[in-house]
Amino acid sequence: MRADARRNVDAVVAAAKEAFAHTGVDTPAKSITDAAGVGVGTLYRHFPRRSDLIIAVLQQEIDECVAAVDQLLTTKDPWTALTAWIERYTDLVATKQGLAAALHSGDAAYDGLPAHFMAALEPALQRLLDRAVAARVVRDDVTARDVITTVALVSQPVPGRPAEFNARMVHVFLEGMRRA
Amino acid sequence: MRADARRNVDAVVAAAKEAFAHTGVDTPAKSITDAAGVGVGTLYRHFPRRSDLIIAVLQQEIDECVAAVDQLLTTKDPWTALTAWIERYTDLVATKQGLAAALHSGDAAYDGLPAHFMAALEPALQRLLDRAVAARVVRDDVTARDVITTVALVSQPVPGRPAEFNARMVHVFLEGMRRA
DNA sequence: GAGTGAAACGGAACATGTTTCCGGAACGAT
DNA sequence: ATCGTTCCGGAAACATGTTCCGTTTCACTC
Repeated sequence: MRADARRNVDAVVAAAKEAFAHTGVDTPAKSITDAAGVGVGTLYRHFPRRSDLIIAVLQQEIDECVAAVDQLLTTKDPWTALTAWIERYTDLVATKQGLAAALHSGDAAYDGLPAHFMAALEPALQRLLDRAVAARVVRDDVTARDVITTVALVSQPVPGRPAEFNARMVHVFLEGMRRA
Repeated sequence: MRADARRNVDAVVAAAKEAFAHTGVDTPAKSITDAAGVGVGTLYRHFPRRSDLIIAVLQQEIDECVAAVDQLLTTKDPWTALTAWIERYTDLVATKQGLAAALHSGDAAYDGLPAHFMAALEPALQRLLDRAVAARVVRDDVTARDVITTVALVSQPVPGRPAEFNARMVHVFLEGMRRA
């Protein structure tokens, strides 16, 4: 890869990370490229779909989230580990404005985003969930996939309500998974 | 109101109802006005924001949903009444493609839509919820507003997953509200 | 260090959809 | 029938996303 291309990709990802945190994942392409000091063509060549850009921006955070599972498996009981991880996952999804919505939008621009998230996160959660089910603290008719999808839905920011609201509702949902 | 205006409003609402069911609540304005046989200006004059049109289309269904409460209060036990009503509410939100998303989008085009839903539905659910809390079958730290918002979030259609998925997850959430 | 082909760039052009605007037609009270 | 008002239609202005292509820049070779 040519050096100028590398430079531009890095600049775009950096600008996008900034923009996503500030204006959300559907920030207009133009403002990202302006901030990065490149033309729009450059953005679209490297990231044909918006999901490609989102993935590039989030890859590191996703990896960290997956890695956290090992730590939790060895230090916490099944229920605590499960809830702690989901809280972390909630943070990942909820703090990027619009990410939760993008995950379920069906818009072609976000093609591959749900699949990518699922591929990375489902096996991670599966380990925690299997252990909790085996310990009989969680019902067995809810899959890792169900949880990832639903928590992403519930974590969607609601205008006029604080993030604390979403956290509380995620907890209610988790209570619903609990076994008496 | 002039007769031609009345006629046009009715034609637009009818066309919109059709379009919403078929293509979702974000159907392009042009296709609605074409179906109604009017110009786009006419649509925007009567319904400056898309939410105004959605409200006009759904008003009757909302009313019916609210009215259902009386019936449920007298014929079912607190828990069954609550879950039955929420199921009905779920249908309302889930069957209009994009409505759930619109409710939380924050997009100016949908301004007033969440507030309108809340104003109509919150008191209705409140009655069912109060009774369930009084009967000690439901936890007391979740408000009617919490439930309306969260169920709308969970009812959002997810590409690649059947509507049954959303129904199941709504039930898990309801279990989380239940009191041991 | 000049030459050269490939790779990458920028931004204008195009596509799609929303929203505004206004000249003129249609209404209905007089 | 007249006339002031209301309403209409659709063109134009806008906003964004996406593609395309003439030009520039790179890095390898001689």
